[in-house]
Amino acid sequence: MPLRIVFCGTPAFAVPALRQLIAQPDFQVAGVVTQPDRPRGRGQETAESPVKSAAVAAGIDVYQPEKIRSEAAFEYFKRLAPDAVAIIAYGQIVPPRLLEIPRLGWINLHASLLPKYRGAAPINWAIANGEKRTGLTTMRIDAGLDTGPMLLKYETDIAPDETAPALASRLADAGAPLIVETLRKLDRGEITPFPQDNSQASFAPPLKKEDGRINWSLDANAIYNRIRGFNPWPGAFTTFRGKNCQIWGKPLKPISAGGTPGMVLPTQEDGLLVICGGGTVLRVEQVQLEGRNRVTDGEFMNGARIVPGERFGR
RNA sequence: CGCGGGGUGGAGCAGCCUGGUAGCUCGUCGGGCUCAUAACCCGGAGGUCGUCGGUUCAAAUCCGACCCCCGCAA
Repeated sequence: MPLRIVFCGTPAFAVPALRQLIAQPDFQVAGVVTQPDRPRGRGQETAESPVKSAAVAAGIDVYQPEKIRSEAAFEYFKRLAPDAVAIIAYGQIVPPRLLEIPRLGWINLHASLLPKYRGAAPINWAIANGEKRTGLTTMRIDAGLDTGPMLLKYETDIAPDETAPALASRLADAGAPLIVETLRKLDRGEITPFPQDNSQASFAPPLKKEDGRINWSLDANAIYNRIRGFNPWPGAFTTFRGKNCQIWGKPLKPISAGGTPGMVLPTQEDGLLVICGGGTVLRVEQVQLEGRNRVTDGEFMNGARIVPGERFGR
């Protein structure tokens, strides 16, 4: 008798887990719930979620409720009667009465070492804050936001130059077997849920466009962390001659320089060097002006004709 | 019909509003200088100005359509 699963998820991060669950002979994915197709991107064309694409490709029925707290959604879960619901980056808060339906509960794969980085963007904030280590936690959803009792964990180092998409990809791959193992052991009664220590909790709220605006008075390293963590959206942006401007770069090793944060260093032989907080220097490697393609610092300097004392951020 | 910006020698840009000479930085080729050099000096090659059509004596520049790229927004 296979374990009957309903899968809830939306972005690419959830796809490896969905695929892995589908592949297990002792699991049956009875249905997939994901966010409705919505107009997005330039031109506002409606697009389906990566999870939907994966589900359709596997021939599994997809349910896309506008609100999971609706009566219809309640009926859906009642009817499918899953043993467990696997929920990964779904995007909506699940009301308590739905949580009670499956006997093993709603099992969430969260991309942080809970109780750290509860919330929607744990990977991004972990990198942006300069964390050296992170991981995954499986837990049973309760009424709170990522506050449920923990089941299994996976830990990993964050590489010094790792970006959010790279880490997300690694964690998504590592999470697939982890959630399978969690569900299997839970079914066999081999896991004892472990409560989170709320006093140690921190939050990783959804990213906003403004989070990506560069504060040049921050240390170059801090700016670098945000460049990595907020990639690809909202990225790290500033302004240049009144236009929005996305930048990528790395902190320069030891040197320190005086000057106003955001100012371009006069010596341009080593590339585009910008003064940050505390005299630290960021080596800007790529620049993208609005309406323009992304270019290297050399190309940017050739085209922009930067004058001494010119500043980013205005 | 979501809003907006852009497509100009190999690269990145200016020129377009105020039609009429193809500009700048880099690269490239040749020469010079130098112990030497990615440095410096001199000289050269290289462009259907995204595509199609329109207006005009004349279009990179004004008008229309289309293709491609990008920012915002979601």
